[in-house]
Amino acid sequence: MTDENKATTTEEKPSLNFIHQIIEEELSRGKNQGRVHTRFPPEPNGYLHIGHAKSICLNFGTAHKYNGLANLRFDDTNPVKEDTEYVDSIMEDVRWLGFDWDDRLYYASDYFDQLYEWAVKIINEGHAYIDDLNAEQISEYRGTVTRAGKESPYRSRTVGENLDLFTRMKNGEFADGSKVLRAKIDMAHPNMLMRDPIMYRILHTDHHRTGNKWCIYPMYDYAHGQSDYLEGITHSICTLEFEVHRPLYEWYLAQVAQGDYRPRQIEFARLNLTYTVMSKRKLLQLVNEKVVTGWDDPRMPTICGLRRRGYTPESLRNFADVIGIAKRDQLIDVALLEFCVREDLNKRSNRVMTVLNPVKLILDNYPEGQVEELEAVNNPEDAEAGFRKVQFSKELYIEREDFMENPSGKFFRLKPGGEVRLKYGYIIKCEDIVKDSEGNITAIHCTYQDDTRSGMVNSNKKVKGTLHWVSAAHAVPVEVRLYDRLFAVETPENVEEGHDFKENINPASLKVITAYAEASVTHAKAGERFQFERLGYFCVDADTTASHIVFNRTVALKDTWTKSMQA
RNA sequence: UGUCUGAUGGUGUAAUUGGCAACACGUCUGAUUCUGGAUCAGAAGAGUCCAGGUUCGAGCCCUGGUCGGACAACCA
Repeated sequence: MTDENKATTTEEKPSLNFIHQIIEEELSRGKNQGRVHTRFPPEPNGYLHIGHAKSICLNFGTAHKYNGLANLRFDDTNPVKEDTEYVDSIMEDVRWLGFDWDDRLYYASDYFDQLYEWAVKIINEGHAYIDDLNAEQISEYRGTVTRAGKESPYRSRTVGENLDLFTRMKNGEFADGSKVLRAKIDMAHPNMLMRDPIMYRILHTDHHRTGNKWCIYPMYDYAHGQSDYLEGITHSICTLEFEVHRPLYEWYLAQVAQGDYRPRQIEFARLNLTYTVMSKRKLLQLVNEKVVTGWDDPRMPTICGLRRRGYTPESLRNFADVIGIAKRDQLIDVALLEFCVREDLNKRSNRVMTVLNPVKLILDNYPEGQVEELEAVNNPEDAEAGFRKVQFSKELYIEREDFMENPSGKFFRLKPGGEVRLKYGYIIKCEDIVKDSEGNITAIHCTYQDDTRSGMVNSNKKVKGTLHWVSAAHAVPVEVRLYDRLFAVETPENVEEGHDFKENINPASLKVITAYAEASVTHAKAGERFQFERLGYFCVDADTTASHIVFNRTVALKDTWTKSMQA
């Protein structure tokens, strides 16, 4: 921003979210020498979803805003759940969203040696011990939220004994689950997480990066804060459910940190969206049970799903910006997400005419065999987008819903005796309709006025409606996948006892049809986005082949007409 | 019967740190339009969870409640 601009916008208040307020307050005190360093720390055990997008935008966006850095760090401390497949998809998604970690790609597993050393140090200082209790007993000894726990009989082992046992744990002498390393804090602590939390467990499982080097793996709480510390993270931003973990985060840091520097954990509310589910477990269930076709099914709230659906990174970033950051539980109306894509796509996508549900329309007075090439505007919102030709002829298809035999009220599309404009073409008048034996309309006969074509003298004539259309002989059949919300209710996870969230699936979340598109789409490439005039935004799916084009509906156009009809 | 935490129009976020609640989406009008889209103009909608208190003045401060969320994986 130039100084001039600054002068004219002094009226605008900064309006910072609470995290940025904290940062600015710290910056003004000179904390961390003015350094801001964040990180996005996914566990590579699933695909990223739009909730992660919020976090990615926050972390990378915050670093950018304060001239700082943001790391990408895989929190890979549990080899039984993690896989490189997820590592790859996560990197792809973060990049696609428009963020870059430069050379700062890290893995918690990079720190396993350091973490082990620190564990030894903590044992040496008498703050950790090896426990032989099994999982069930540990849970029992931990007490409940309202009742204090009791100490393990192994809690008083000597430092030497603990050291010896820990070494042997590392060396693989013990079976999975037979021993754990626990921090010695306080079994009566009001915060359950402080009741001697487990630091290391035995897992004879190969790790996607360290192979079989380790058979003991650190737990999240122990690994996370130390990783932040090692990377020089200043602000460790995470979601609200980790609020209770903060004392432990700080306790571990206190065991190893030297000097003044400490990363600071700050929690914000995770994103919830209406008409979808966001939990990794439920998303995985939808994939495994084949409710959807995969993680990138366009109905999924995953980043790859939204990408395939036709969402743009810009629209997702803008969405993240608009929903804000706060600490109270957030349930965002999916309509806001839809608004964000439409807003972006309206400006950038070329228009094309496609008829989804065709009915034949015959121009009785149009010369047999004549074909006109009409000039069509590619994008009225973008003068640079140019023009294209669309073929016009005697026999056309229009949308079945654009004709009504006995319209009521303010229907201003085609009706018997009525006039409408065919976009870029002529004004036509409905003369007759043909029906089959069951009463279905099979053809609509019209006449056209030859001096009303767009640009001609009489083209200014007022008609109430303009319809999109396609020349029957020139149109290309295309597969169109009409996607709708995956769930039929706002909060699908709210189910009565004994019921499953999948009962709330929207049975009409996908409708596959064959539509007729204007010939100009013939060479459309996968990923290309269009607006089908008067219908919505569509993008070319990856399933497209040279002879078979597949479109996904990203989102329908705002439709005040059918909305008013439904009311 | 614990600890942590939150509460502002239908939804989400803000309020220059105590000065009579703003912005976006949604909703509703009207204008305009060769997309019932877009655009433009306007409107309705909260008196800030409740009750006290401090103050000339409270969404912001204090006290006490109420309601919601998170936490009892060898998950993250």
